[in-house]
Amino acid sequence: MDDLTLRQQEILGFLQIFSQEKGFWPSIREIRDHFGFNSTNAVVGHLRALENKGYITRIAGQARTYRITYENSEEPPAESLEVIDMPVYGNIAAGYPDGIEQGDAIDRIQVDINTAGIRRSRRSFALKVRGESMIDAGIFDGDMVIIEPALPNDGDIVAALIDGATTLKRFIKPSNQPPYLKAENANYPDLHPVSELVIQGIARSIVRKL
Amino acid sequence: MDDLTLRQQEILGFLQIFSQEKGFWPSIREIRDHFGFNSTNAVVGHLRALENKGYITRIAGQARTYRITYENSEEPPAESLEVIDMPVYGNIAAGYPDGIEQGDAIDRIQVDINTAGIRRSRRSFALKVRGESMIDAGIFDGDMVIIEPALPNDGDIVAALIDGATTLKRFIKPSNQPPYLKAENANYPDLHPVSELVIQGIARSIVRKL
DNA sequence: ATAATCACTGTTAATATGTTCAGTGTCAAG
DNA sequence: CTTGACACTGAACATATTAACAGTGATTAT
Repeated sequence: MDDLTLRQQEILGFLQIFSQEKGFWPSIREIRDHFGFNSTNAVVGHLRALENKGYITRIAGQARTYRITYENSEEPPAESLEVIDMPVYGNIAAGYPDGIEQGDAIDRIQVDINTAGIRRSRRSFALKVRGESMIDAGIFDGDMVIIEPALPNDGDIVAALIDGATTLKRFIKPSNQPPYLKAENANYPDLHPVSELVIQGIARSIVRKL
Repeated sequence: MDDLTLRQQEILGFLQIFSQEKGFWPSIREIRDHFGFNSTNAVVGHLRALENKGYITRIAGQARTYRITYENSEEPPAESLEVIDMPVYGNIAAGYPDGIEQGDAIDRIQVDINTAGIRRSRRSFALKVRGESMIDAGIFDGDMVIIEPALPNDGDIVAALIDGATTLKRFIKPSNQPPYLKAENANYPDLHPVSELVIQGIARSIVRKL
């Protein structure tokens, strides 16, 4: 199969996207307008090229009657990065993540361990962020944070259990002083542990749906 | 939803079958011929009825531009989390994503389509963000953005090709004016397309490693 | 230097296609 | 019996759409 020029690739891509988006094929004028051409003939030339090279089929003279011959293919099977499945919790009522029942999950997420930034075999989980306390760290309400149970170091963002609810805060461990939690939002005070600081895990990555 | 008469069901069925079979919609005359009518107006009446009852949508005056609103068929089998594999590009040197060589990918990412916010079977890809131009939208340098090729709407964050490099910007389409790109950072100016605006896709989600 | 390819502009022609207007016949409900 | 919904015929019209012809520049290969 002949290679396509840049422009031809763009036209083909537009055909595919438009068709998937709208459910029907674009007219030549619509293609022209999308690319900002002044002449329909610019489009005609490209369509003819695509047809000659075997990427599309058309019915001569008829409107919006395309068929894409060469789907630029499914992706190669890929060397499966290791994908793991984690539950997503809205809020962890109490206790250590170990004690959570599966039923408490509000969703599930599957990512490869590389992009999630976690190791396998460490019961990681995801947490749906509530509130704005980490807004200055770029973590917003509704974001999903992937948490790996681990011992925190100074500066890590952690999921911590405070008053029976889980929140996300930055873990600060000054030398020779007890650690405390810091919200990344000027309006929120630091949290010095009154009794006990239960860290459920370290935030390794965040996922936000736009 | 109003019930359909027998004839209307037949017409609707033919629309679906024809479209599935051929990949495009039939013209009114083709529908007429299939049912053996002698007048195109017989078809027009039924189409109007189908539209009034909310089963289809059409674009007035335009050829073969249907959309079936109410699928009287079966739903897609339910959402078993489907994991797909996407390439990650550092920078798309030029051209449409179609034209990118596999080798240009700097990494791969695997997520389920639900958390990625994309549909399957649409050559989606991920882009490593460079620069601070979207910082006010909570997208930072080094973040990974999952892009789905699609036609942008006003306000979408898009991957756009500018001067041979891909950047992330917000797509603004004022009514009756040409669209432009807006950076979400007070220090960056709006980008009004000098010549041509190539949108490579819409940002559906972001992934950040902490 | 010449030719060939690519990406277009601008105009015009031909026809594919949707739409409207004015009717006919059937059937069931009030 | 009249009314209205339904399913159509037949003809005419407007325009959406494809397609052809004649060029212009820029770039690249020969």
